[in-house]
Amino acid sequence: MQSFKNRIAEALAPHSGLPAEKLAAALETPPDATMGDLAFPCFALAKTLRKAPQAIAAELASHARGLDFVEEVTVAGAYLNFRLAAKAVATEVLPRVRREGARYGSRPARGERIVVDYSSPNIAKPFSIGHLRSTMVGHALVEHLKHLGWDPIGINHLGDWGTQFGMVMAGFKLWGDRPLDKVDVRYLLDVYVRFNKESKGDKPMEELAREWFRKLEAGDAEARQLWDIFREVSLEEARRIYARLGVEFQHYTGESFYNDRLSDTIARLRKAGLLVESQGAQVVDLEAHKLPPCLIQKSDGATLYATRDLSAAIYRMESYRPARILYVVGAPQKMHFQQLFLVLEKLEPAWSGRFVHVDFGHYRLAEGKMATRTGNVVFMEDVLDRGVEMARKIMEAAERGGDLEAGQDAVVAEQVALGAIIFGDLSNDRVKDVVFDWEKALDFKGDTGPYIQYTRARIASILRKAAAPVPETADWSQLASPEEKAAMMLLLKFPQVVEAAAAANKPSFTANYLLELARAFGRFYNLHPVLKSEPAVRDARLCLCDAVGTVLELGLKLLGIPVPERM
RNA sequence: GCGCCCGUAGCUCAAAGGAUAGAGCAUCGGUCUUCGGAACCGAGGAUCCGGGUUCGAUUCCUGGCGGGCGCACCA
Repeated sequence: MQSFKNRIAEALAPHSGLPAEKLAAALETPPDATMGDLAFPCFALAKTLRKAPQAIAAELASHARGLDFVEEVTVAGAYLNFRLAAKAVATEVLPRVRREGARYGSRPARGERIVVDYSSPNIAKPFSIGHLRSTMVGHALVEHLKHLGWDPIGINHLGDWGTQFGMVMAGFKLWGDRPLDKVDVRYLLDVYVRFNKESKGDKPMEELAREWFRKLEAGDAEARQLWDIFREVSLEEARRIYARLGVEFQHYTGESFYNDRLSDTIARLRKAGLLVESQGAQVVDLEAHKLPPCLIQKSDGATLYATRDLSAAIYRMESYRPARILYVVGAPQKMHFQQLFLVLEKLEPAWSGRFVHVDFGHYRLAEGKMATRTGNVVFMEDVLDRGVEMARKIMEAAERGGDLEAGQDAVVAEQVALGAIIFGDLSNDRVKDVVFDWEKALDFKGDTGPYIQYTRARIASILRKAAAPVPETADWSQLASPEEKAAMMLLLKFPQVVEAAAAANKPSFTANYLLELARAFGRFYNLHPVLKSEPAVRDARLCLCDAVGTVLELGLKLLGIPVPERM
């Protein structure tokens, strides 16, 4: 795409009074392919050239007609529209996708790291659907960054410290009726929920929880033992889910990891003259930024969330030397990160601008807010299991007559369920809240992950039936239909979509692009036979199928969605 | 009360400041002698309300209204 844009821009530049780079950037896609494939709006030139934009368009048209890859230049009002020759588009994109394969749209290694802090569940509670967004947005960003030449470091900043552990410990001591080796995370949840219910408004009980947490921080042997076990059983479930989701982390350095660095962090803040005492607590004043102070140390001497996050940020900056740290954490913590980043920048001005809060809206339930405390929560594992069940039913109903390989049903059902769940999550703009709906989360028709997987599987099927390898090249002039060209134009667009998704930290760009591409392919193959066409056409179409299949597969992988060969 | 985010079709969502605001679900109708119907085609149906900036605003600014979230010893 860029090469077409550049060549058009160079042809127009001498007559427009603008440098070619600016012109290339201004080229856009017309709303309807019947108008053309690229458009140049002339409004911006009206001032400098002191002419009506329509007149400018008409004049520029004559200078653009000599380009061999442009089939037609039309003037539509102030727009200059270019219809690209389908053959030129095919020649540009199909060999390239063929050659580059899974590297299509990638960038060479930059030798620079980016830390991505994502998923980071509070453990001692089961993994809920609420953790899905951070997990999958973070994972997709890691994959995007990798594709674009960065060296991402995925860190799971487990919430494995804090008062919620105090509550579970206190509750367990009060009512625990299971031996420690029989404890699992659902059992811990019951304890946690009961403790929350009974301690509400009950000062002595609240104090009991704080007391247990204090013991833990002080290194009390019993507290430590309980914490170890509770942490491990929680992590067990999380690992099971990550394995199913196909998510891996370089590091599982949770909050507890930073315990022995907290005093250093506080000393460092003090040395930098940032700490002041306020109402008995140690804080960094942020009045100048119109923010409440950042609490570093409570009046009883205990540390806080911010202290651990500061320690973590310092540790990461100094041990990984990343260009950036991305925090994929929900929007409700926006202010916390504003405070955190300001404190870090005061501490080390050179770090300024290197911290990014990739915030996202939360899952809500139709019945109201999701909260583990009240038990009003949807568990991730239940969503996955029900998804698999539904995928199975659809597979049975489809009676695809032995197309699936024996014994693959379970694998494919899992892959398709993941396709539905992950895509459903990633296709929405992350900043928006989403109301969790079973039917929507497990939808397999229309704008869904399974639709894209299905399109990809159909392509794989065509290529299998071709019974011979996809030809290296073909007569590209055979790909002349609007449907074929539309698909190729989308293929051409893929690299810039991935770039935009990474730049905005929005995998939803890639997700929505894949829908477009799958739909474009659907139109093509419903109208134009591949295998039954005469050889020259058949070869060219096979190449197109192959290229679309490659890009769909690549895109799904960037989103962390499995790619079944058959379904 | 103050601050941040979000208001697009009946529902769930798209839309790099650009042309006639796109999809899916649902509804109605068609493809049905298929390279796999989890598909394809068609129909109806929408930018919360006022100002402003701009040649041009769903997009940027501003004032309302509605919803969500957050406002120091939780994370």
